[in-house]
Amino acid sequence: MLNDHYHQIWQTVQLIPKGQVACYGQIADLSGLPGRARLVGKALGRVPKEGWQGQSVPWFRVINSQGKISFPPSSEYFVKQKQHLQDEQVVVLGSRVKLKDFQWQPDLSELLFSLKF
DNA sequence: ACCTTGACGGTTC
DNA sequence: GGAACCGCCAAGG
Repeated sequence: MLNDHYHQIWQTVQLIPKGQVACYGQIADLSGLPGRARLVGKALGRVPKEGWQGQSVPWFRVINSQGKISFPPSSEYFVKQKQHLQDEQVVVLGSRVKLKDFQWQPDLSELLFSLKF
């Protein structure tokens, strides 16, 4: 199908726990698409607003490898993303989140659970 | 088939 | 930190 990659990406994003964040490249890697961070950005831009497979896709938990929100600070989406993160106790200073404190570190059982060969 | 566009990333200065 | 540069590659025109 056309959107295999998007589906895989959305699914991985749904695994990010509340109160934590992941970066685009990290999601790409976990989705079996190493080196394709930009594709993750595209996929997130096409997330169905109503959710996917019965669940919402927490697009706002994905930020860039610099630990920053990737929207222009004045944009509508920037404000939305920051608000969502703060609502779940993630500290956002300006556009920055301390990855050291909030980056998702998936454990082995989570990874195994998500694999479907 | 060619060109441009991304919610990017690593390297380097 | 931050900016410039280059690599990446699916989608859409």
